[in-house]
Amino acid sequence: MADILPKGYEPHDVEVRWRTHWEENKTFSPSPDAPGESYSIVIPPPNVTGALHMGHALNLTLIDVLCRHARQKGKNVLWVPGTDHAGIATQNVVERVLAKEGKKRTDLGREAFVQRVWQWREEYGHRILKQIAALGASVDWDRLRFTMDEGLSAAVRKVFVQLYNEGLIYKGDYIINWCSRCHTALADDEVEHEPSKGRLWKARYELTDGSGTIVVATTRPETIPGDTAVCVHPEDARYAAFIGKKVRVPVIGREVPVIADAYVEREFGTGALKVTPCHDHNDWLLGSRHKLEFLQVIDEDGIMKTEAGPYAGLTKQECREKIVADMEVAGLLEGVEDLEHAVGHCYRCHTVVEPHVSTQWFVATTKMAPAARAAVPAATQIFPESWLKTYYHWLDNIRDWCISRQIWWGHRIPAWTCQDCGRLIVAEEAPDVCPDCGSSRLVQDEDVLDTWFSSSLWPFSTMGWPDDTKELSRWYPTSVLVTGFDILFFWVARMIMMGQHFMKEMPFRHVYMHALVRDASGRKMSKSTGNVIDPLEMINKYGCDALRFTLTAFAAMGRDIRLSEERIEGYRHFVNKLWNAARFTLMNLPETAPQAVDLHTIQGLHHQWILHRLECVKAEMDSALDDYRFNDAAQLGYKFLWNEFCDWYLELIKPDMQSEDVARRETAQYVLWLVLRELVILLHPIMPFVTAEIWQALPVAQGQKAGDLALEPYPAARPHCLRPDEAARMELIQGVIVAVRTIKAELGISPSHKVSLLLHPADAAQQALLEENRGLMLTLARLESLDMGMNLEAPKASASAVVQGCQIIVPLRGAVDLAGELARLDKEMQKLEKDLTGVNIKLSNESFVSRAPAEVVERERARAAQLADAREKLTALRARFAEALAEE
RNA sequence: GGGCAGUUAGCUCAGUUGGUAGAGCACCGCCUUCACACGGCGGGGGCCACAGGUUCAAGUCCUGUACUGCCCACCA
Repeated sequence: MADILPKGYEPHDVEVRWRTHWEENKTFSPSPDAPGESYSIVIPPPNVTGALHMGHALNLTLIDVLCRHARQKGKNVLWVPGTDHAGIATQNVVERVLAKEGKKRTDLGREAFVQRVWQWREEYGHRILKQIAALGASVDWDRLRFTMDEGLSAAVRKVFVQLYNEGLIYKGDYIINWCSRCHTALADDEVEHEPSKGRLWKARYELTDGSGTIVVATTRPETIPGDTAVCVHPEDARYAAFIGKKVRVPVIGREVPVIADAYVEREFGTGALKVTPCHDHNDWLLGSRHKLEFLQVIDEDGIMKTEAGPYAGLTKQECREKIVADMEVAGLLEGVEDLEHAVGHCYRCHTVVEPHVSTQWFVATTKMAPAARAAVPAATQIFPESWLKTYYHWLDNIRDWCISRQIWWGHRIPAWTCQDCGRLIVAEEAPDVCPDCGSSRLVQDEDVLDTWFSSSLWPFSTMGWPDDTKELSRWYPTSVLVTGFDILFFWVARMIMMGQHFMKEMPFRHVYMHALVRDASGRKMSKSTGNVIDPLEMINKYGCDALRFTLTAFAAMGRDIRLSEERIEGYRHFVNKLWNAARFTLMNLPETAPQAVDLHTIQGLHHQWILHRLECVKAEMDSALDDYRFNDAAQLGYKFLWNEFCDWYLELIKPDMQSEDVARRETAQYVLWLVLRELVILLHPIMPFVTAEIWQALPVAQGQKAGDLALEPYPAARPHCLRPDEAARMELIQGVIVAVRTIKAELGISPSHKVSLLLHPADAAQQALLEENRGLMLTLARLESLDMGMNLEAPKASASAVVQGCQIIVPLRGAVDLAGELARLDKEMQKLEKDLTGVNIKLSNESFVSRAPAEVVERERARAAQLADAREKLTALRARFAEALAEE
């Protein structure tokens, strides 16, 4: 007998051992020269500052399932790991650390601060990597990358310079989103709009010619000093006479024109709009369209500038209060009402974002969008498809991408300005002198690039671009990008643009967008709400495989995941079930692998059945993973292991294992060994640790050593094992067993109490089948005796059932509740009657019989016949039983 | 305002081309059966949100309604 595993699966030691084994053996570091079709995935790089959360856990699990499966299929698999420097997020974290020391970043100065961030990264950057490893991710640690490492930084500079030279990067004064807390510009999609309660003030703008007033509605009175026009709809009769005239800005007194633009919504507010081009995105457009004056009155710290006249020096909030009060005194305030409207917040620190005009760098994504649009789904497919529309919509409405950030942590923009002649130099390396005037007084641009700029190069920069590396030719483009839909725009769309532009090829063939992980009541998990389920804690409590299986089983396409701890606990039971199935197997196998049996000629319905089922599951699981139907794959494994292999097969072979007949025992041992082996391979991508451990314990041929399951190929198909007819016959045996069990349970007979069973088969063929498999029924139904025949003399006082036309008769002896059996039969017959009526209605429907496919009609006819037969037999059995009752 | 999902057993969710409604957990019985009580066996529980339509046949396809959630958006 082989080594016996511990009774309960204890994940921790097993996980540590295998993780170490895989790392030390570089099992997942592929050679570009190795054979096999290329398969590659780049990790969505987590923030260096980050800690692993459930979103990562889901993402990494799914990618790992794909990678391990691809390896099994003989592909040459590269999974590139790495982290993102996460500009604003990381800078904020380190600033908070400094704040605890009572310092600000400006106290340190730029260089010292950046040093400090690097130092911080040295200390804490490993945490997230360890956590990725803890999840069992089969990444190639030799190819670990960081968005700010030397190679990637060089790639960033090269891309920047080339795009600049091609006119796809430009610098200019535009209105952007400004976070006064982070003190930087933000891209459009870094602003989160949230409904907030605000107020709508109505201010009077008097016409300079005294011919009247226009009342204007605003939510931001503090911008009044920056007004350079009032705008109405060109067809609005109320204001037609005012167009072209001038009005006086309240309190300020400055004269501004009344202009007309169809953009104005006549129904909203008063139908008149004040235009502040420097402090509102729409007004910026209006200002450009109508060539208005651009007057900036709020600075980047949220303080009113000198241009704000009497309000200079006040904060935005102070200015708002004062200007409202002043208008009231001046009688220029018409009213105030409450208003619910969307206000933009910084996605990193949640401060209200201020539209702000400043000099920034932009990528002309408006020019790159059409190609990115056209390539999907032609060159790259998105799963689930429903995201396609969203992708198109975003590209169709895209604006140029503001890439400069006024922070210190990140890739510094490779642009220098000559202090003497003003020449702007954009170059990959710092120039020594100005090419125009020869001056060496060159000053580099203070800004750094948006984090997503370097992320957008990730699929090729991690593989060594711009160098012509083996990795690039072997593994670019990548096979699939797996990520949450929340970064479709931030990341996926931009990677597509950059990949197309620089590699002339899409960066991935497929995009699989998975759901967001939410808590049990559907809320987004977040630290502040305190509803976070920590993956590492779950791994500690239930084991990594249980967590991974849970996430895989939940990952149905296009749906959010509501995770609860109970569910993980539930799947821990599944892991344990597998473990114990393996223990049973080991207890019943010899030291070395059992002698092979010819599966073409193998006898024994139960063997034929389980081999048949195994073939089905192999094929189905394979195609489920090919289609990214992760939940189906998990479900298939679950059901096969538990409901077929454990519940039936292991029970069915117990008598074989006790048998004196050596051939019979050895056949069972071989099939058992083979099915468990392959099942363990199938489950390995989802549950790598427990399966690797079991694999290693399974006996192998004399003189051989158990290998590493991670290197084991997917089991080849065995078409000759597909035996649908035998599998169907198995259902009769199972039906008989279940019927006896049900009778026992419902009549209060102890399951372990052995009863006699009489079978009255439907025909001779059935009788032969039953006779052949009497052993199976004897054990699983726990029978004392089993008699069968067409002319059996059954005692009247018997419980009965009908399965596939076979009458099942269990003579009742002793203190059995006879009335209970009558009730049970009645219930059974009621159900039969209901089904039969349903089928008959269908069959008596002329158009069904004539229009439905013949095979469907045939199936219904057969079913009707069977139901009628069962009813007839049960009626007779019930009548006999009633007689017995009466005789009592 | 536009777009996209979801609405199936008490709870969380499956349900691949339309063809007899499923799982896990929870619940109710019975069981110390020699792999597993993280277990076994059996059972109860559903007008598949609502209203129409297509079809011999609809949880599944179409239209509309309601509610929930998400994304996008330049109504101040």
